[in-house]
Amino acid sequence: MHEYRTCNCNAVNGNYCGKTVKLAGWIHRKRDHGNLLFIDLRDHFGITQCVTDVSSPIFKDIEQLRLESVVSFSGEIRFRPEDTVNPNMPTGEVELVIVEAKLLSLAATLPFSVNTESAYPEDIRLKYRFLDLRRESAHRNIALRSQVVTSLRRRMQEAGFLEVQTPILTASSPEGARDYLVPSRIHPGKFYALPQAPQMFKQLLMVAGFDRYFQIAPCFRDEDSRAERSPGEFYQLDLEMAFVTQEDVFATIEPVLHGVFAEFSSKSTISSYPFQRIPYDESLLRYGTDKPDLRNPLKIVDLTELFKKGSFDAFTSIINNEGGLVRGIKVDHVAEKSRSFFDKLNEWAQNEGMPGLGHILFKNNEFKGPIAKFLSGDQLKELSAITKLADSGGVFFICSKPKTVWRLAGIVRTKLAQELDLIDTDRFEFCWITDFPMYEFNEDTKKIEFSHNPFSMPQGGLEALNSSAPLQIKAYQYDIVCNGVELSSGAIRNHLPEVMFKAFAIAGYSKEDVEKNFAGMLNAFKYGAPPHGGCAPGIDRIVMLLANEPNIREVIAFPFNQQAQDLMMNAPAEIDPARLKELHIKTVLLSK
RNA sequence: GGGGGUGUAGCUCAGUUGGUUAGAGCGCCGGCCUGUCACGCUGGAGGUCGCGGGUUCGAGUCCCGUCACUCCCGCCA
Repeated sequence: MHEYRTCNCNAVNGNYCGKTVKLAGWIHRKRDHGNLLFIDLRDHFGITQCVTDVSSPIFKDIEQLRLESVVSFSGEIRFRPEDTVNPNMPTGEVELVIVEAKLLSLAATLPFSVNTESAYPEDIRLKYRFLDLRRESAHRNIALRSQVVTSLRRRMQEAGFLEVQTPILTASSPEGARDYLVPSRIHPGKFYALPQAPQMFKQLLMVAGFDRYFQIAPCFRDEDSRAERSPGEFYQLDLEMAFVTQEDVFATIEPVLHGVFAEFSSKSTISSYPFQRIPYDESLLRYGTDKPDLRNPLKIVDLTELFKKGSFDAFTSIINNEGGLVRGIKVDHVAEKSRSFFDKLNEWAQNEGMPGLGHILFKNNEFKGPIAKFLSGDQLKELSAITKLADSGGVFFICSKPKTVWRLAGIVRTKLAQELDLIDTDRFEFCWITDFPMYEFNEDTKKIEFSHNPFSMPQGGLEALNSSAPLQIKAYQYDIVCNGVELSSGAIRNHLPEVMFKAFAIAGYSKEDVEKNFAGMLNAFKYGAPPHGGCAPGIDRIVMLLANEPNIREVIAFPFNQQAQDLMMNAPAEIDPARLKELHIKTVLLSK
């Protein structure tokens, strides 16, 4: 007989009846009837009910064991009495009659219960993450993550990608997020940086002729967290391909993502590929964001021309004096709603910094609402035509400056869908956002800056850089979005040194700056670089969507808290001065 | 860096216009219970109401400050 166990806690069934088995695991739950004791024994695989009674010499010992103690039970498997079968558990037909029990590890009183799914404060859960991970949902999420990674890896290999590990200790990059720095012992005063992404290395692999590269890559960024953004470190399915256009990248990655979502999702609909392509400008107009949730059926339309002619001063004055724009959102069946529904929305809009949320309702062939009387019959007819307004529908209006109108329209679109319960949560809706602008104007510094990745190929190449207004230039830069969550950005890269110098020059970098900061890559491009591009879908976000978790930390085994601390390992921590000395470092804290 | 929310027993939470000794469920310690499966019944221990200050005859409750957690904005090429 094996030392600890002969089978797992999910495995026992009718076939085992009459046989002696040994199970090992944690005491998940006890039901003590005084002279009869049930113990649910749990391991990674499942739960088996074990039973003993007062006639057993070890009954008293077992009765004393605290929840979550680790034991090994051996005994005979038998059918439960017919009327006590538990149909809700896979092993519910049988039970183990404990003959021999071995205590492997005693558990102290728990800081929170492991056998329930109630919500506990995150700091306590993270401090005792090893306990938290014993709970069914957390345990299941980590197992799911492993399966997703395995599946992604297999799909990438089948698509001809080669997995390559790139350095973790590398050079700091001047663009982008803040780096995590690591002091060098051998080179006093110098620092390594942890990679924000293996961006340069994967491009160098293309120059090295590896055609298709991927990596389940750890990325490190010293930025503040969000519900969908883990502080510190996260993982990407980093990939890059040689001799490809944007459409080639899309066509390669779509089956991988669709495949993995189809494999692990319980949702009934996953948008089939090719996924919708939505240009960035159109996404801002129609959805009010560059990461639209396409489960939301509402769309935003431009109504500026319509209101320009009207007599509704609240809008026309903003249009004429501030270059304002008007956006409308048509909603079906909203005319039936009560007065308080619209009042509540209006109040919400004011809290969001809008003057209010104007609307026109169309019911029994009549236009109603506070704004309707300011529009002529022709204008109302035009409004109906533009928005395809049907009976008992309505249109909500947003009027603001160009800089803010799209964002406000976006949050109104989301709010309306939430209030009216229009979002079908039983779907995964993918889309590509394409044609991101190459540059944007920074209002604070009054300078032109790269809006996303400075290594993207500008559409139109050198000619566009030389002849077009910078803010008009688009890049071969794209995002993939699922249910309003940005899964990945990506780009066709700029592999031509002269185009790169020009692109950086527009953003205010001299040739010397570029040569100094990106020497490795520039140098490589001088010796024959293939056109190449790729993307890097976030693993954590994919698993988060598949696990239906609203918070990314639920799918990471040992996440930081929001302040980028590991409460279990007590990181970050102060370092012994002797070790700092080795690193030639003395800390002098500057006041915040 | 900024804004919102939360903070009462180990855990989840209730606590009325400011008014006697701050409660419940789970957990913990004990008693009873041989077919439960969130077992049941019963007794007990357990509190600096995040911390500091203020108003008041009196503060868990009101005011100011501060800390922690969380969500959002900035940031995230």
